[in-house]
Amino acid sequence: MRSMEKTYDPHAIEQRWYQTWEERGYFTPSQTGDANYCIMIPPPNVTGTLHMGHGFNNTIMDTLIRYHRMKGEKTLWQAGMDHAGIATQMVVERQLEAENKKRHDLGREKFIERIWEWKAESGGNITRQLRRLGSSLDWQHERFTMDDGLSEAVKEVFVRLYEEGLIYRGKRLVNWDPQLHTAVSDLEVLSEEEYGHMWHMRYPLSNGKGHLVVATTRPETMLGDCAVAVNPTDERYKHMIGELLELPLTGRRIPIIADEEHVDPEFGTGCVKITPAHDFNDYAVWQRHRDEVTVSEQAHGGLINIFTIDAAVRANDEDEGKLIPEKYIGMDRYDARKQIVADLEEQGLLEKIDDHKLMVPRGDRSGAVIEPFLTDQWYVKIAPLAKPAIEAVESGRIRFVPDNWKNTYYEWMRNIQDWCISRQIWWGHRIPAWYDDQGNVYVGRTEKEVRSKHDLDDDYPLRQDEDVLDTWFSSALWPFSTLGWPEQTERLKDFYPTNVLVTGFDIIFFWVARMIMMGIKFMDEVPFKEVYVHGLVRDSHGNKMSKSKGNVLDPIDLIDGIELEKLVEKRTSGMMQPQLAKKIEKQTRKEFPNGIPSFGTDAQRFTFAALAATGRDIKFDMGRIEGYRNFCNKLWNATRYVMMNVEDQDCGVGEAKTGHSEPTLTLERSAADYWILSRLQKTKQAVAEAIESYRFDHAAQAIYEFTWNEYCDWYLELCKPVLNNDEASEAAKRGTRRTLVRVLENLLRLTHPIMPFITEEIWQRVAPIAGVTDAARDDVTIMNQPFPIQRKALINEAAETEMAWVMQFILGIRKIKGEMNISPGKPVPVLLANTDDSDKALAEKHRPFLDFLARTESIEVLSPHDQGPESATALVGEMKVLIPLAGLIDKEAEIKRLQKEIGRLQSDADRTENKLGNSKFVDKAPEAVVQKERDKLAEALKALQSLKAQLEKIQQL
RNA sequence: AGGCGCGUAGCUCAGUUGGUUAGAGCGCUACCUUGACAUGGUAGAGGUCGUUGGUUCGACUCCAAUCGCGCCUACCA
Repeated sequence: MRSMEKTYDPHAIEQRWYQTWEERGYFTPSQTGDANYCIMIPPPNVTGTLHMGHGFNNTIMDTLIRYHRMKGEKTLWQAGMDHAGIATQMVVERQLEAENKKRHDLGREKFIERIWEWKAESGGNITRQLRRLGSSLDWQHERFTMDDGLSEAVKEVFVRLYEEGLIYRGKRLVNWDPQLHTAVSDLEVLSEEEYGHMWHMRYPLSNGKGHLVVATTRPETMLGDCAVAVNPTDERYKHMIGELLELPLTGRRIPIIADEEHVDPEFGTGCVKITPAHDFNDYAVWQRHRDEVTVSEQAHGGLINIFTIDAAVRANDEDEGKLIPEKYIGMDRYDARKQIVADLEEQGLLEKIDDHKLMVPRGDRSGAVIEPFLTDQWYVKIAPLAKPAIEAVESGRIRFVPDNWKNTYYEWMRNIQDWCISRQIWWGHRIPAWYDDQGNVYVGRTEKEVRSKHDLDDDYPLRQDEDVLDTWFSSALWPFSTLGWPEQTERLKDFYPTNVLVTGFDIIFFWVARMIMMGIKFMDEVPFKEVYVHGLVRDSHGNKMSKSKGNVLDPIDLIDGIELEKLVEKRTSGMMQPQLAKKIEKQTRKEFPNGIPSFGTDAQRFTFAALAATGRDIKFDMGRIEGYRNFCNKLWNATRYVMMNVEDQDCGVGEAKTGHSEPTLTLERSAADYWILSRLQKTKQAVAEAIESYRFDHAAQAIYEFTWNEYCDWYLELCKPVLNNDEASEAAKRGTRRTLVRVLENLLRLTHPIMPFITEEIWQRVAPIAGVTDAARDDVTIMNQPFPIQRKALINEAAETEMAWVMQFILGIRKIKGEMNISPGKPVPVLLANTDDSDKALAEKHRPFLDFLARTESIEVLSPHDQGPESATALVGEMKVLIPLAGLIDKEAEIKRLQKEIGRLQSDADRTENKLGNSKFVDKAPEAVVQKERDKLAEALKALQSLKAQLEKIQQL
């Protein structure tokens, strides 16, 4: 066994242990558990890199997984990655761009090959990083949303939904990304407020009697107008309904129609131009009015598309004549806007231009302004799927943690629109639909199946749909597809439904809701019983971390540390807006003048756990991670101390080989031993309860406080007078050694789910000595040891009370020394007044503790009426602990100290007295509360009396 | 516009059925290089719990209003 360095060095141990665990197959579910536990990893993007959100998310999952594995459950954390269609395709397209190529230059097949190459190259990146976090994922069964099995699942689901009429194809207005040339779903559109203008345009009446003014934020779409709508109750316009307008610049005539639903008379001019092919609201208006002759007799029944897939003004088809004015053809939508505005102006048809704030829809990947666009797409009819998914949450079969997220879920699910699932990109699951030359559609798992099912000859021409499915379509199947579905595998039986989904709220709609719908549909059972929704990781100021803000932290950099220059380089390279680089560099140099030190994985994990209060974003504070690195060091050094005292010593644990739980030799336990064992039992319970209820912050806090404030600050110190005392019995030493090492061993198992590495490293040294493993075996791991269970028999209130007395005694003396500027190491004589039998006994019994921890030189019990010489005073219960002033204590300082203490007690006593003097309180409050107040008052008065007497005495000197 | 959440010490945060002097870490002050640990130890300063009302014997906690901040959803052309 290597000796322990004075300072804990995570590097030396983390990667070594992870490798060992993985090699030995510890991450694969064992077959022994009687209960099962499973979490599905939210599959990271295959070309992605780890960010703080992953760090947080995976720390939580790994903590849960390790906890349940230690509880002996058959535990699976399913590993895998997502092909992330659009995102991945964009990355590779950008690479091609650097070679001055487009994907069409390569062709579909070559391009996809290229993506697979890139996946092979970069795909391991994030899994390597996940390993660095200590994630105990079952890598042996890692899945990828584009692997063969999952592709089968996707086809199966598509075909079944189609056959049930829940997938259909239709021409409708969709969110079109003119940069990516694909449709996207509503969720992939982000609207943000931007500054723009409102153009007021005059549309002349055909009867020559003036004009109507329409206000619009998109004047260029007027080329596609099919009507102007007014509110039928609007006195200004109601008499004009049915009349015609001259649509400027086009030579077309359009009607004035009445639409109460859409037109708000109060807004703008009260007249709305209707462009059904380029606006969702207008499309709805058109649907209501399409049968009116004035609308239906327009070109394309009024549904006039004016753009190309690039959102430039399109050319006319042969049979359209001059539907689109020649002048604007080929212009980008924004160029067309300028030209049209200028032309209207010239014709005196532009009334005014106002500044206007509007919501601009942009594609979440490309950032391009989304154009509502008329295309053929595939849809999932969602309402029938949403209904049971809503019920699953209402009935409690799925529980959100924190609970209030269910409201968000309901709100969305109850207003859900059909899901556009086709994408005009190449990277993804190809839609399993084939067309013949007549335009008939055949859906099936394979072309072969389609031919045989529809009795089509082998040479009958069929071509497969060019589109692929929305990435989230395959993600929605993740909880069962990864387990082997549609095959009925053992894994599927064992682990579906899974126990909990751990995720950020940002993908509740994208992913969580869709998994619930698909899970219920195809497995007849919810995909998970609980959804733990955690917050976002933000920077220390509460800002979202983003490349453009230059405030991104990489979890790996916090683990390994990074030099300033490298950090600056990392934050400023490859920027979308290079002009920000200077500012980011400056801010980075200011915040991290010395770069980032290495904190290690465990410290980072503990930080995430400690900050994981439910339903709250976490501001990542460097102070915290530093503090928890120190905590690791504390634990490490506590172990060093324990090892020094127990290695090659008799710890009274010789029963390991027989499995006998009682020591074979006599041993004595001190009050301190009983005390720490009792505290340990309570801590075990607190930690287990905290993890079960997803309060990782409470779990971390309980561990931290026990380790530092109880085990290290008190217990290790209390051991010293026993272990270093030649007069102490061997049985007493044996008892203390046993307690020392066994409490540590328990503590390590308790901490392992949050801090896997340091606990394993230390445990390997400690466990054989604690007698829980055989030192000769090197194939044991803390990972598979039982999670500590509270042993009620070891809860010892008497010992806790006794040790509270000891601690109060010691603290009292330290306080006097501290405030009197007496060196803490200076031995002082102590006198005890107002003692009872218990005090005397305790003072005698614990003399070694008191001498060692309070540095008392002598302790003398005064006779009942002897108040002793002039002294500084501390109270332990009613007993007075006196340190004689002679030569040590400054009289004035002691007077001040006493006055302060008296003041504090007095105000407390006054408050309590008032309370008790209030008859309403005494009458109405529960007896127990009143009694508590009475006791409190009595105690305070006694203490006051005691201190006042003391003060008087000193003042008389 | 609707929904959700947050305002507690200089900073980051706990405070789960209303009931001790409202806690922790970091930071700060003073002292201590004592043989596990200076990534340490001891002692200490620091908060009228956003504001205002109400319920109650009693409110950080419950209710109402209000101010400030954040997020989500839907939007007025």
